[in-house]
Amino acid sequence: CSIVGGGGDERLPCTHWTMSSGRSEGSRDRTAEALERNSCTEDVPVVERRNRSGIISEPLSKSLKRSRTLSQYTAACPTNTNGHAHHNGEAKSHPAKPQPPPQPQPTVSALAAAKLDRTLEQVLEGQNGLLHFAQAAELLKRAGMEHMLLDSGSGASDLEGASAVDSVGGVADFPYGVGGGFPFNPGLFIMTPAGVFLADSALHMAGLAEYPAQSELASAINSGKKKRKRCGMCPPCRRRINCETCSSCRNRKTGHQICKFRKCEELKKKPSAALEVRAQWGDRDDIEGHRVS
DNA sequence: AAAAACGTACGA
DNA sequence: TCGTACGTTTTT
Repeated sequence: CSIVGGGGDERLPCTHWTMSSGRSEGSRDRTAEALERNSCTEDVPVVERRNRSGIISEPLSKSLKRSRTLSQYTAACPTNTNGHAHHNGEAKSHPAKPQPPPQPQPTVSALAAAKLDRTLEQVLEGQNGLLHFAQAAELLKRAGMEHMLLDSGSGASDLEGASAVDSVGGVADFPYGVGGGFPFNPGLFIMTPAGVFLADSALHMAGLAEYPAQSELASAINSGKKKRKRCGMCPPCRRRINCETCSSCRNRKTGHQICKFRKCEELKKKPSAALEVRAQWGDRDDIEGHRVS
């Protein structure tokens, strides 16, 4: 792709590229540029570009970069079998999480409660109310909810026997639990394309009912008050540059819409269709068919 | 039905 | 406070 201007690490200077100070209209053949952009899709090296309105055709947002599939959690934390999820940006933004601080424990319960509160608040607010599966699992563990874990003998082995492996990542390769099994009661989680939610029941059992209930989030999404987020994984989401030619690009100032070629596949669906709530994960044979894809 | 315009949630 | 972009409403 010639438009990226050479090496993948070469970025256009991002300073002083305001709406008014950007290059002039006729600085380059627009059609040719558009064609080039259209021909370069997901494999384009990370290069920051701006359109004529000064809008960055930016790489995926940091929040999207933080998003992980289950298998990515595995890849990021290959040795973390004790359930401490520190992955990429998370470790930076949540200094309390990465390592279980071997701190002296004067008032253990009080400190733990305060720390859990902070962590939950960070996760629930900082990530727009969505709990990543690994984070939810971690929080449950910190809350001392052993009683919510499945019996390690029966539960884990059951799931291991399910041979749950696919392109996204199987349950069995999830890094939490003994021997790569899945020690958490699946009923505690709600799977949606937007992420894995911690079920209300889990929050109540943990004595954390004061935190925003996940069902509220779901209803908020359905009622339209809560904006859904890009999945970050579909081809349009992975595309990093605007085409500059579609109606959304051409009409960005008034349209307020992302480039049509970058519109998330999930967001194109109706929220009601996308929000697949699995209150109970009873049928383990069916796990494959419902995993976030 | 599709496109355009608008209101506003959300993150930096 | 501002830019981006999701969701809704209006227009074509």
